[in-house]
Amino acid sequence: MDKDYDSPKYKIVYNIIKQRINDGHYISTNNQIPDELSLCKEFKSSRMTIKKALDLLVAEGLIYRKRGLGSFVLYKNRENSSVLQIYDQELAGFSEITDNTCTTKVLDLELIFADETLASKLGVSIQEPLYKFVRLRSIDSIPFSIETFHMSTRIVPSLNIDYLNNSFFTFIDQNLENKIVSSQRILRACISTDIDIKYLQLQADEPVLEIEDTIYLSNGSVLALCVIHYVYNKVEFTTYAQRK
Amino acid sequence: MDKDYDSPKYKIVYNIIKQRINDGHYISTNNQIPDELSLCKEFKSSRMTIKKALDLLVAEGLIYRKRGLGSFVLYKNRENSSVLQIYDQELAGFSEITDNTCTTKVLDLELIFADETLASKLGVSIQEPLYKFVRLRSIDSIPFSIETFHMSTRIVPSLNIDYLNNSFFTFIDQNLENKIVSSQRILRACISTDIDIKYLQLQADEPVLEIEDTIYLSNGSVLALCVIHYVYNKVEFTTYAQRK
DNA sequence: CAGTGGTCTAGACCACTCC
DNA sequence: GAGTGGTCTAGACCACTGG
Repeated sequence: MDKDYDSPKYKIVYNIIKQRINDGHYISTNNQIPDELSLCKEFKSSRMTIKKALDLLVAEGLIYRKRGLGSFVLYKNRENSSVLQIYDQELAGFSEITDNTCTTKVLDLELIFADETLASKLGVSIQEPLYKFVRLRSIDSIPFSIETFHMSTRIVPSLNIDYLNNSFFTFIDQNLENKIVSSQRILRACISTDIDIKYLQLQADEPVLEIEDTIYLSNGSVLALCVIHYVYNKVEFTTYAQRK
Repeated sequence: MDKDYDSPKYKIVYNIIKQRINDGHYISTNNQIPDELSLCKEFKSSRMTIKKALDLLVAEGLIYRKRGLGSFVLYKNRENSSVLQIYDQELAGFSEITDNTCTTKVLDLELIFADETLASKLGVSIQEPLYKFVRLRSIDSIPFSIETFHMSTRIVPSLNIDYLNNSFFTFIDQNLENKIVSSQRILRACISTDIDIKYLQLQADEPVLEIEDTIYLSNGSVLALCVIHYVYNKVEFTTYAQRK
């Protein structure tokens, strides 16, 4: 079993400073964060540790740093809160990204044989048995997305429909040796399928945002392939990139 | 002026190992990469440096590492090469992400006053003068995307239309004190506008993939806001996320 | 147990910015 | 020149994996 020893010092420092940023703590200093040596003293740690903490904030786009000058908070605009935000960096399942009432309805659960495409994407053999299941997710009773999963039966020998009614990811995380560690996502805009139109209550000309999610476990294998169709005007996907 | 001293040792090691991965160098060892101490010897460097190099590969999703076991290449499927791939981590302009013949046509260049929304997104005052320009981009003469830029006139006091016909980003990088360092992107699926339909030669029910790009400079200010509408079936946006 | 990666230290030298 | 962040070292201890 992997243990959850998730509090190395640099993460603690990272979380504290992140909290301070969110609290507006550095507005009074013109958005400038204390220099590394000061932070070393405050947190009784070496420069490398402080730097590792701040590097996480840089990667998130919360701060930027400039040699010879200092480190500064980058306050960005968060608008449009009528639309659900999906963040690139969050692997969280659906239920964790909204406070509202979220319901899940399983539309389909069946067994199929892997065709060539699925076998390749899942890293299994052609003809290997797979679960296929489809879930309709709603917020405040308004349909929001349709998720189609494909997963080898080797991962979970017997899949109960009850597990699918709540957070599938929580179920996986609690019941598998290997944990979910990463996810590769491909985003596209798509014309709605008949199923989308029916269950997401769309007009014919209304598109969906498709996210094809390949979910990896800590042993490097693929847990599942998950294709999600979101109602186009109910969701935004946010990401942040830096020059390397 | 920022200097381009872009070859710290960890980046050199990163590039070499990345090349080896792409060359299939580690297939013969069951996808396993040599352990850190071996790499330290090979590259005559400390463990921290090697680790920093490998951490870049982890962040890209090219390898995964497991304590007690080792580091392993994660070979992923790249399919569908008929569709242009946009990678999350690349800040590159359009012309750098395809080998094909790419042309640019400036559809519009005008001066406008910043309204409240634009002022907020660009971090400028309301009523500040802005450039607005629109470019149609094509690959092999087939329309591909429409880009709409908004940028303060303070950034570039006089903007020549000639700069817009080629790589705008190259122009900026070569002529500004501050360089482009990062970009925040919001992705959505959208119903096509009349302009999209006209210039991208779409049918009425064909959507676009919208990317709203806020481009940051090394001094933390916003260079420009760039909204791109891509033909829905000609582009995919790929990203990789890890649990922290 | 030996081998692996994860974290951390206490320094060092360097490049850049501003005065 | 003083202050900042960027890189790098040579070690150290720890947690996890597999035999």
